[in-house]
Amino acid sequence: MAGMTAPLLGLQKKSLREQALSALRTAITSGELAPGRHLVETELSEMLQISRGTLREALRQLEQEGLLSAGPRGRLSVRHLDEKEIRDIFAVRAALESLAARTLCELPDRAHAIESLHKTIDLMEAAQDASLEERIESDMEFHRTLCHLTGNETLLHSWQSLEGSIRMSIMFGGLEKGVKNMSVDRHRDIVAAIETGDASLARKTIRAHMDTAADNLVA
Amino acid sequence: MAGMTAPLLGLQKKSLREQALSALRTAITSGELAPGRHLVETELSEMLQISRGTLREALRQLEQEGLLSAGPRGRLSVRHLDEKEIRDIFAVRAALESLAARTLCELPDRAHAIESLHKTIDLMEAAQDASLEERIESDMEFHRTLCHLTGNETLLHSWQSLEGSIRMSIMFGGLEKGVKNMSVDRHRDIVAAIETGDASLARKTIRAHMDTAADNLVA
DNA sequence: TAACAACCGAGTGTAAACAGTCGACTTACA
DNA sequence: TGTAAGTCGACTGTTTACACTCGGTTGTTA
Repeated sequence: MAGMTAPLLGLQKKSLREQALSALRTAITSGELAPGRHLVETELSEMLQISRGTLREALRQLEQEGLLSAGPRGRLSVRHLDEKEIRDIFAVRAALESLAARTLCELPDRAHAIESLHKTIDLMEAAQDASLEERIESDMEFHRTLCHLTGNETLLHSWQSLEGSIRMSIMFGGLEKGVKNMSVDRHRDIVAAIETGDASLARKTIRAHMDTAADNLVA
Repeated sequence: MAGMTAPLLGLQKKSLREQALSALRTAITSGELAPGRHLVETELSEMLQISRGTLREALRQLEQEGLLSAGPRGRLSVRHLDEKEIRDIFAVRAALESLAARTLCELPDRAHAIESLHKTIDLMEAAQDASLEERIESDMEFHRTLCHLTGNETLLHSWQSLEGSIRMSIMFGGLEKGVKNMSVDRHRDIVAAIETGDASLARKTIRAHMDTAADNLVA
């Protein structure tokens, strides 16, 4: 372990593949790897100090997540989002989170879930004066928790597959615009709607939240 | 090209990785690779006559699609679905296809879309006396088209990521039960609802269709 | 100078070899 | 006989080497 120097983009977790995966995901969603940029396997493998084979496994996963787009000869590039695509992404996101809200509404014992959600909002509130990145992070945490609490693994998985695209949308639209959607009040509204058990109301609240979020981003 | 014999599971398309991908997907969703079965990379690579590296890229993709589940030491096995998971999968599916229906409803010029959908239903009708597999295929084609016609690439992509799980659900519940959901009338109802432009009605129709489908499968 | 052919470099597709790890089985010892 | 140490085999994790294809460049010839 002595000679282990951290390669270019901060790795630290489990297998090299997983480390590369999160490093690349971060690099893309942070804009460090700009949209449209061509990815060259040999370059990346050298940057990350891993072999091409290992890298390629990570790239396949990122491709599946929609962060990369494949060109002619298997050439990969960072996906570029236009306004329509951002709206489309948020439309799918709204559909998934609406399902989450509806599912939670139908949960007979949802006190614990409500509590968990309030807790994540408290964290958002505490992060209100923190960096843009941290505020975005706490917002994503809330929405991920929303899906997680349903106990629907497929829903959570689908949402997480979209998470990278969501982050790209925020990056693309501008972090300043992105955080405008993250008012504590709006999130408390969502939880309140779930608390009433009114699935229709919860769905409308989520949809409204997502529509304005997309609007703000592409404005 | 002379010595090229088709390996165990029918390959034929583009890169070896893609060939392996669809071959494995078919093998899993057809039950040829039974749920819970442990996958050994060396075995599979020999079966498919490809190298482990290439195979692993395909496996990562299947893992992301939810067809494989990862055990302790990176051990992969074919995912096993219980009744709750099937219901969960169909709940997500319903959310996605509801969005599709709603999107089509809001399309000012949806005549072409309606026509395309009717055409796929005609194919379903024509396949009514064909094998179970073919009937399922034509049904999937309808629902994929539904998502495709929205022009929302993210929606289509999310649906396709779920497609494998849907097929597994049908396989798991039994093909006979699966085709019970594929009545031509129910599908015409969906299209009719879209044709009226009543998003709420379309959504309800889809949800009802999916709920009964899930009910039938786990019954 | 225009057209064409041979060449070369960049980059992906694919295969084969090497390394580490965990579990099972065996063996030695009290 | 029970238990602990040691060994072996089966896998996955990872790297290195090789093959192929395409696009551009250079050089040759009419």
